[in-house]
Amino acid sequence: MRCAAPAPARRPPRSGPGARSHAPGALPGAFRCRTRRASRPGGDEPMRRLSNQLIATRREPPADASAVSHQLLARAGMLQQAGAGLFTVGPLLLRTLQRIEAIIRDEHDALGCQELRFTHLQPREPWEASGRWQTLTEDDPIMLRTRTRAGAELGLGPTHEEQAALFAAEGVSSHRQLPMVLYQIATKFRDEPRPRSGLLRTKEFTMKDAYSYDADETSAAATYERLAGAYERIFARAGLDTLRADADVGAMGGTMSAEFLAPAGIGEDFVAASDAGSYRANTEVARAALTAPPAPEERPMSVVETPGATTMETLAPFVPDVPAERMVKTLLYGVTTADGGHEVVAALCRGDRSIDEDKLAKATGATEVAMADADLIRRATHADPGFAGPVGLAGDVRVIGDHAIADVQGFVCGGNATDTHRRDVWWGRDVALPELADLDRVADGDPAPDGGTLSLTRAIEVGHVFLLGTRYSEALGLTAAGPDGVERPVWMGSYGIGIERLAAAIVEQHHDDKGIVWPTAVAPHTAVVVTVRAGDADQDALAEQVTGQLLDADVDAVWDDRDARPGVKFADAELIGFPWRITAGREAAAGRVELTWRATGETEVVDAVDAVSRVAEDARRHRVRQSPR
RNA sequence: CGGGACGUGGCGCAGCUUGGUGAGCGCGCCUGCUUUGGGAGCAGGAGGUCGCCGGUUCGAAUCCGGCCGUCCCGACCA
Repeated sequence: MRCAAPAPARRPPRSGPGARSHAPGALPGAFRCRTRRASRPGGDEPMRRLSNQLIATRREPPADASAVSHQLLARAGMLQQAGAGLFTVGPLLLRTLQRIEAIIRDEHDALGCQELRFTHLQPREPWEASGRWQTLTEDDPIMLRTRTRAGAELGLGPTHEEQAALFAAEGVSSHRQLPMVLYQIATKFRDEPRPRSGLLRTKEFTMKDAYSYDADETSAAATYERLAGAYERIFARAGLDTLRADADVGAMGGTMSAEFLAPAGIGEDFVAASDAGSYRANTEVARAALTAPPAPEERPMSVVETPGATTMETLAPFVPDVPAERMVKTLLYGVTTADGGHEVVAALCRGDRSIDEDKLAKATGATEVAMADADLIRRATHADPGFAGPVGLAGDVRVIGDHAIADVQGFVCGGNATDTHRRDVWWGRDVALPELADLDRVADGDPAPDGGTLSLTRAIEVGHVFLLGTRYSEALGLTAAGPDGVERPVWMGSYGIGIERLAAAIVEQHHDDKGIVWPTAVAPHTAVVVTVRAGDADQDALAEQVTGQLLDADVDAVWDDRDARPGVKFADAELIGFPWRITAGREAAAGRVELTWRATGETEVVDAVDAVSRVAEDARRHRVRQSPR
């Protein structure tokens, strides 16, 4: 059966930023015509109707969805779990991902970056050359592997620095070809030990990864900044609130790194941000600005009897003239090193501070740190727990202190004998200043380096930029001749954005008790036109007209012509989160519709033409080249 | 990988402690009639190897063992 359709009229060719590159493939008539269908008035495309689409909303989320974003996306039918950390992206969610990708392309292309595509399957050899095969397959086996029938080993790309260096090595020979940025938007595979929170942490995900190439460090730093600037614009355009923060360079190796963190209750990271505005860092690397306590008059070191004083609070009365800033805490840890060995580490910090175990692990090169148990403490300190100090520790204990302890003199510390402490201890005079590192755990209210006060916020990492230096270019032979004719390794940078995670973060930030509230720029459709009562001639005619006008105005609109009760259609529209709802109801015969803004629920009754122009104006502000339509 | 929990029609759950009585409830789905501005009502109907394998038993969704899968909390990342 074929549906009656007006004779196709030629649409004028389109041009400009919103141009459509092709008409969507039409489905076989029998399928498409499941319900009534009309072609676009004056157009040659089938009208987009929800009655022709799979809308699989449900009241309840699947039992194993705990993250709000996972629950809502699943309830909206935009998502289906295929396995642990594996998700099928439904048609509506795919549109959102494509919009995000369009914004990313737009910002990258504006900087002159070039898009390309690396292979997913990568031979072992380049990974060997960069020294990462062992790291990524054994130490932290995040790379999935396979073998060809001939026996060649392949890794399923978790990232592409090696390939990026190799690709450029073939074409780049002179500094005159630089700076240059290549990027791709493609699937990454990571054998995550523990997928989590729906789309926030998966084994397979889409990533935009970019690689920058510069002749020297100065130029590389400038490129890095330009990309970081693009990242801020990308997230802002996508409607996501993010903070740029100093970050850990981590396993990637490099010299500078920043993360883009989207504040959200479910985030796995904490940003320490200063209220003075110029300092922001992931707590993994954040530093509080600690002022050195004034040194007291120099006196010889002495022992104080401190029965039962195993905590700062109980110790204070025994040394009433010494503030906590002038004490040195000694905490003992059992540490497992990368090679599988074990050592005992004494971590020192100021009495008023505490140790960040992540920082300690990093500083000691440990894969695991655990507070020492009582037996271990007795062996290391010859005392009961609570009386450890740097003076007279067992010889096999590695001592490492936070930077701040170097500024403390004439301090109080544990006596390494039960019920005793030492006071008036001076570095250099009574005990050698140990190895120093950043071990300090920052907390809400700490003084910030820029003079403000730090506060901690939970956040989702949606982007990460690294200035890599020459590690990969040296390993893989990527060099460029300088103006002096001498070949030098190219400076590289690496820049990633997790696409699905970004979408999930947007949902985490933009939802209410009814469902998702997509920002216009990334909504699967900008507007839904709802007929209150399918089959009502006035409503159908008006809805069809309005939908057509919206499409003609380059607004991504869809008509909910399903023969369902209005409550169902309203609830679905709110759950899926279309920014605008245009309702053709009681006043349809008079050419008036209700215009509802999803974010606030605000509704006005307006003439249909006014509704169209209002929505078109919002769409125009958020339009991106190459957006899906 | 350590710790905790779960697996019963498409989805959410009860039943299991104390083995046996027609495997049940809500949502969804199908048919018919009525209804039509906030997830309709009535009537009828379809749909389940109770994750898998093995054991105990006259008899197992239920007890025991193993395996698989999934989620949550901890060590990692976009």
